[in-house]
Amino acid sequence: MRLLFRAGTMKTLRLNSNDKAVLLGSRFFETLSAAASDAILEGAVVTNHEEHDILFQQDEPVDSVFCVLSGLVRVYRLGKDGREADIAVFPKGELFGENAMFLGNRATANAQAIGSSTIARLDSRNLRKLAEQYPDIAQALMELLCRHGQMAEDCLAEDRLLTAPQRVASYILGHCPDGSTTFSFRLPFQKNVLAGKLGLAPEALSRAFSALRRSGVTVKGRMIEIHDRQALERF
Amino acid sequence: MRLLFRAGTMKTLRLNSNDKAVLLGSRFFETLSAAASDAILEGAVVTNHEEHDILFQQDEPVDSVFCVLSGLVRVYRLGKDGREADIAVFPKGELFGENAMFLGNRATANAQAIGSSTIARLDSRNLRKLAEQYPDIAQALMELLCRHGQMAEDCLAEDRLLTAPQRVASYILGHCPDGSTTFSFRLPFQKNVLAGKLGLAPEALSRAFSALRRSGVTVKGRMIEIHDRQALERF
DNA sequence: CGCATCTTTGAGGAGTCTCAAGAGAGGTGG
DNA sequence: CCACCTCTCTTGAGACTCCTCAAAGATGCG
Repeated sequence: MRLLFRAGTMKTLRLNSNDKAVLLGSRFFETLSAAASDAILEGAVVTNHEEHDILFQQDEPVDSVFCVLSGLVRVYRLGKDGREADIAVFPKGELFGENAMFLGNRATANAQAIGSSTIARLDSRNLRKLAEQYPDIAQALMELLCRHGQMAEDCLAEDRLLTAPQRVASYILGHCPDGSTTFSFRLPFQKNVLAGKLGLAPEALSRAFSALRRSGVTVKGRMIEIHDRQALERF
Repeated sequence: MRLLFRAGTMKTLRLNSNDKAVLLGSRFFETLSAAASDAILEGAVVTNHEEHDILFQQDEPVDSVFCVLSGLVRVYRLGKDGREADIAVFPKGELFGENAMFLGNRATANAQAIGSSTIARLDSRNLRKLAEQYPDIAQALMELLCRHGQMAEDCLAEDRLLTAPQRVASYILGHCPDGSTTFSFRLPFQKNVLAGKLGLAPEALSRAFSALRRSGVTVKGRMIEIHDRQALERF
């Protein structure tokens, strides 16, 4: 298992047509003109990563914006004692690492592949230049930054206002369509990862699921079933 | 004491020359051309607020970006039980409320004046239009969004990695110039407010100061003295 | 000086973490 | 198809942190 990846260490590839399709289908690109998209993807490269590969590390120089083409990426910070705090988890189709672009090309957190993943890199200097040229690129970047800021604020508020079972209930409700009273879905990752995302120890997540069982939530492996949406909302 | 302010309820004024100076001296405007700044300030208005005035509330429509001209503003979210979680505290010269601009003009949090405050409002539709026209405005907006996102991520990471005394130590160190080993400064607000900003109950902040006393921190009213920077960093 | 507000201190309790061990799931090879 | 192994997840027990409530002590303002 390769624990650390550094620029230059790894084989970089050109985008294939599937990679391009994922990028163009992502939220960031959906509002862009073909010309703008092409200009961004010009010179983009792809790397493949195994589980636990480090994509970048806090305070190191970073000259790309990243996009998950397949797999999953965890962004986190390290405490002095080596403990890790997750900032966000990005699934396929999400851009991340754009902050460094505005902060002297230094990463403010670490990023790690969860499971084997394919990652696209867009040259951030190029992107900045294009943002001056195409207002819709600037607009898309602002919306990206806003969404990511919002995600962090949501997490912060939830951490401060909700208990562990309430945070888990909130996560489940976020995957539940509005109208339905009963619903089921599959977790997109291991419980381990969910625990980190919610700022919990794995044991605490497990106990939270136990507590929610009494409110009509059934958990089997990665399958979650909700039998009574109302009860969950009141939790 | 007026607890709630709503658009239209309050007397709005034009910017006076001092207001303009504060705005132009703020971080947001420092990189802008005079033409761009003038275009933004065209049509800006000012309102005066007493302590605890609400500037906007979650999910309500907001069509301005705000700037603190004097005083202090607290941005927070409400839990179902009425408890409040601070997202950020903005001092004089800081813009806030820019998120609503990218999210359908709906506020994602509440904002409240701490102490009597003067607030400028910049029309957000105007700002958006200008961002398409002036690349440096778009750039400044991106940097603003990035800084605010970063602030939230910093808070989140600190909440998850540090104990109460460690968070207080980190706050103090953030006000301490790099070279010095001994230092003192005055809190820019009541301890109450600091507690909220750090995600602590006021009692917990008090106890954290007690704990830090053993590491060479003296607290008298709002004055903080650090006698041994190293000890604080190790805490 | 007196009152209101802010801050500190104490005691008890809720919530979450850590460590340790047991149960379950998934994969591999016989 | 089963036995075995590994990895993940769950459960239990104890410790620790922080919150809440209550009361006493500062602080500041009129």
